[in-house]
Amino acid sequence: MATEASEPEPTSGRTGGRGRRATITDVAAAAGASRSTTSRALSGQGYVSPEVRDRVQRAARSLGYVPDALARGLKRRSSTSIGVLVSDLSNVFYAQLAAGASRRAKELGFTTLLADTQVQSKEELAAAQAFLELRVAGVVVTPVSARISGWLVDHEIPTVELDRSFGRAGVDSVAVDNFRASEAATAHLVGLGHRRIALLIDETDWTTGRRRYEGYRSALQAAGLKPNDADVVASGWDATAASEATRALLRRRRPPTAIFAANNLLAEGAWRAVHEAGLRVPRDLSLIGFDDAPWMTLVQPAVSTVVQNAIALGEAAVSRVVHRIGRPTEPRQEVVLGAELQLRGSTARAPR
Amino acid sequence: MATEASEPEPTSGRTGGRGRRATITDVAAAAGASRSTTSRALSGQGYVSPEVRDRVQRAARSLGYVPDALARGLKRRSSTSIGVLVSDLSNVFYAQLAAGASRRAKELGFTTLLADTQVQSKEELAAAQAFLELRVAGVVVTPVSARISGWLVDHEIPTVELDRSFGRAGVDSVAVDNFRASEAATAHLVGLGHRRIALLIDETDWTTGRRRYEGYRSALQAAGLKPNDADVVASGWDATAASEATRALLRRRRPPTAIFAANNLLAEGAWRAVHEAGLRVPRDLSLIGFDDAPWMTLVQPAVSTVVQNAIALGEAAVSRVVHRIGRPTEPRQEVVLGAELQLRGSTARAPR
DNA sequence: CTGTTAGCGCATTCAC
DNA sequence: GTGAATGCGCTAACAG
Repeated sequence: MATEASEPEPTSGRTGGRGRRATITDVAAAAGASRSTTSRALSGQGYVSPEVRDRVQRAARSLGYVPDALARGLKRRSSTSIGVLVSDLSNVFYAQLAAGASRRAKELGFTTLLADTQVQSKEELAAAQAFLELRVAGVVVTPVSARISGWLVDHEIPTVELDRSFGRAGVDSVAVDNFRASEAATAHLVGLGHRRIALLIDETDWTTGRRRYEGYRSALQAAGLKPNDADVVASGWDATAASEATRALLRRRRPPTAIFAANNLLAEGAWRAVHEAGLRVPRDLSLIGFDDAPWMTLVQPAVSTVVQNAIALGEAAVSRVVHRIGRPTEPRQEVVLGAELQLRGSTARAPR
Repeated sequence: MATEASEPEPTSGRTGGRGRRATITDVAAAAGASRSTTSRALSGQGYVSPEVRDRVQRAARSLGYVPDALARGLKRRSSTSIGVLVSDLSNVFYAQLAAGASRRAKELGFTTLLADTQVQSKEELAAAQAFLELRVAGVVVTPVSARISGWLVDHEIPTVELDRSFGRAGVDSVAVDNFRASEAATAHLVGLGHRRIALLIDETDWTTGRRRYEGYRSALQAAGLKPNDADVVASGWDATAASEATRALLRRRRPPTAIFAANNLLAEGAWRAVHEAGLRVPRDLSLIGFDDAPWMTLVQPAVSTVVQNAIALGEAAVSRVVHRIGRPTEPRQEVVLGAELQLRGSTARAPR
């Protein structure tokens, strides 16, 4: 009975005798101390003699005591969990964001609540509400609705927008410089002599999509070319739709000589369509993507793309939101990470 | 003042006046009702007159009241969140599991707590502990340590093992039939005349890895071939290591004519090495994988593989754990989903 | 149908 | 150094 296991012994129904979990009161009784002393001994906050501390800890261990974070949070009026709202876990990019966020949260001593909003603003709001009810310490969100972050901030939840940013006051953001990255990708194509460059993009109205669109236009204009909106196809976050759009592009009388697919799913769709059409990349058509994904270096030729470090983005967002906690009035801060144009084999000089 | 906004008004410091959030007491006061009546009106549990209900709801809305799930859980001694522990969110397969789990949890009215254990048993235990402290209603885990599920069950947390199963009493499991799937993949290769078939696998000692290994052996034996453990390479969950292992395989005096890579990362590593070596698939070498991933249908030829529906697996796991809640004594149940051998172009008759 | 009372598990004054 | 008392926000008896 004197031995100390390194974990709560699992054998008997010790966790409170069928159904009831051990509470701090049980521990106190077992250790022959008061609840408050026990609390101090366990949390390390406040004075307690070494012997008592020892007795208490042993008792806790042998009872399989696990503190109740809900009760603690209720009492302390503080929380140690962070809500992370991502658009689509099935997409590598978002999965990596979540992985980075989760990792950093753990490093900082927080637990991650994750929700996949399936790119639906309704789901997004529902998840945010659930987080708020759970009294998370902060939220990281890749917003699909413009209103979500404001809603959170109005409820005094420290919030950071990740990947997309609607720029509301009080809401920090973490993203790459989409304008410049997009501009660089387009400029690369222009430099290779391409004149008809199609842009495949999810949408062109808000934040990230908007900036990539503007970067594209800027690069064209800088080269004295006239941007033509007929070359811009907004096909959402869907590889299948992107394939369809690409096929339509290729059927044109004067098809583009290069395609810039502004996210990984669109690049995937474009790649499939281009191959089905029997075109050779980059001889017949140049392709450049956005985001990195395993397949981009597995196919032949490898796909040139704008690489953003999704893990680092997720980490930065959590760091930022944790920094924000308790500093509600600090001015909005935009964290901009680098994105790198990674040239591989899928771009070449324009034909003819 | 009579209008009802469809959301809590964001404009003023209504959420409790700088710092203090509105509580049910505030709502009660504003509505001129008692706390219990207010509680009933808000939760829909118990009797309350329509007019009072209305008044309360209006008051709640205008105060931006959001119930505190922690306090409610404390009182009700129940929780509405589910913990999901996955090995590696960066891996499509696990990301899909998480996506499916998250989706189903939401459908069933639960919030998902997600943790990425980074395939480390230490992280896994820490995350499980955090979940327990948060008093989750149940846990879904892709266990890396054999002890984790037992630990959870000993703490009376309904638990289901996903993808891997250590088969402990009281722990349900959800997975595909790895033995049969692996056997089928290997048999396919054997049927094509291959005699030297290498198995690239994470490990061969436990559960999933073990069964895939056994399925492989079984198929060889059924064909009268003698399994040779020199053809079995355990290289963990790491594409780079798999590449290295594949290179070593190919350098042999009598290299294999086919490789069965028993998970998506290993298949990726093998593919890279095979291509670097200048080999043509499937003419020089047949390759078959496990798990599906976007790249497998993007490369040329597409990679034949055992497809498991990861989303469905995640969904099933959550359904199962929810079913378990409140039924601690029900016998252990194994849920086995189908896995399908998807033949694409990466396998062909053995050379010579 | 509504209000009063009590207590979930914990941390924190404040005496002793 | 330790313990008794109090209350976080909420819901569930139980009376009225």
